[in-house]
Amino acid sequence: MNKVQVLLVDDHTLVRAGLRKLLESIPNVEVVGECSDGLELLAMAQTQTQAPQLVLMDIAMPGLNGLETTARLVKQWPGIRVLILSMHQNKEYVRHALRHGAMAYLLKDAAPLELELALRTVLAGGTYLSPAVSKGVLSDYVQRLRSEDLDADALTPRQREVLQLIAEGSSSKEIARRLELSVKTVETHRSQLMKQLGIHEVTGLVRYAMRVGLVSL
Amino acid sequence: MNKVQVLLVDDHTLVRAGLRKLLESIPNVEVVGECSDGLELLAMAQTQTQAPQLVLMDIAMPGLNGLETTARLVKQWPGIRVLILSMHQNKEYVRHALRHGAMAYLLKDAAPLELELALRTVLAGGTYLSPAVSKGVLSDYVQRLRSEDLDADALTPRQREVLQLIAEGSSSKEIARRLELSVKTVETHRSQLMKQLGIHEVTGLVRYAMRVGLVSL
DNA sequence: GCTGCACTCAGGTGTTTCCCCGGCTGGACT
DNA sequence: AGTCCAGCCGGGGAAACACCTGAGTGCAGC
Repeated sequence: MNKVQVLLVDDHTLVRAGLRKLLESIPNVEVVGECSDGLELLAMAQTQTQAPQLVLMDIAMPGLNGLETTARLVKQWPGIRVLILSMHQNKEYVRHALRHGAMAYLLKDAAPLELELALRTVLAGGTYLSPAVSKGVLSDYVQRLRSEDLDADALTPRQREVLQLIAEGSSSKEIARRLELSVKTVETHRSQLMKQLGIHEVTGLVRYAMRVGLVSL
Repeated sequence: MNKVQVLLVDDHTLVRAGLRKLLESIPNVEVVGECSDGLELLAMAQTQTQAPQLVLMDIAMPGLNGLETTARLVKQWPGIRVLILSMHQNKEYVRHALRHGAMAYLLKDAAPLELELALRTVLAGGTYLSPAVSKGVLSDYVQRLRSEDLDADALTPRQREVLQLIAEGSSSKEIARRLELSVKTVETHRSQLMKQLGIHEVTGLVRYAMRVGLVSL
């Protein structure tokens, strides 16, 4: 029965010690090493032959922070799972972490049981976000949907139709062909849209169309 | 002690009856009426003087479906909370429901306890999504973040810089001024970007920039 | 019947993109 | 020393766009 090998990265010795205790209290988990910052971890990664399955990493660290470290680490050890530990619910942090290959984002004030849950989820190939974090993501999503058609129905059906095609990348000529209209008509709608919305570049139209949900990423 | 007044909208009599039983088993909840479709509900809304606090509404209904009904209902009774009941996890449905003013989206195969939880959440002013649904939303979000910078770092720093300004709505001339470059240089970067990314309209560039997180909504 | 509005179309003008061609630098890697 | 590539700049031309004025249709509401 193989234990899960975990590496601990945090700049505070006491915190590391505490986390180690916590991890070791979970069955089938073995802490195989500790690092006090990102550079130390990367240096170790170069010499070490066998990678741990999982790295538990703090974000705030002197030298190389947890996010950058994660990005570099997953390039060296592609199979590795990184679990980010952070004090902040800051969405930007979460984004960066996920984009750079982290599989979990855990808040430091999470319940101890959450650590085990996150660990198991990640090992099973999943992604874990602390409830407070995912709640933020969700409410963001919901909120954006809500703020939408307040102004979205300021547009006429035809305008929405044209706007959508514009945002999807069609030229006026193409739109005219698809809607069986004169190019001039399409241009009129275009101008009308810009005037009404107070937006004077196509790019702005695209962003607007996305906000109101006319087109998706 | 006032009870929470709930209105039930579903086209299947038996389902309505079942839901009524379920709701009535929750303390402080009172079912004050039933409708078998959206039109009936809206008609009732016109005559009725006092609105219930909460409407539990099926999506699939003959005549006017639950989503359309919700949209119209919240216009008539602005303060009302609508809890959508649906068989589908379809993201589009969820979007529509939320955008049209629903405060909860509950799957029909949810646990009975979830109904009560959703109800309380909504009454407290919150939004409730069935776990399966919110999980979908979340994984979508995460997935999108992940797919990002795989190709995002295919661009040079200068290209990212120019792309960002383009996506934010600047013309080549403006970009040239802000980066202290010749207009021609900016145009070169522009073309280069389009060629490399295989995107041939500004709108596509904007969407791309959003996907990779260069600009936000 | 009149008004308002969405929708349609046109002519014209100046600006901006898009795409082709070319050349020149400096740093990095081999 | 040679090569690659990011970055810089220019000319020129076809297409698309932005902004303007003006105008005709049809439908809904007062």
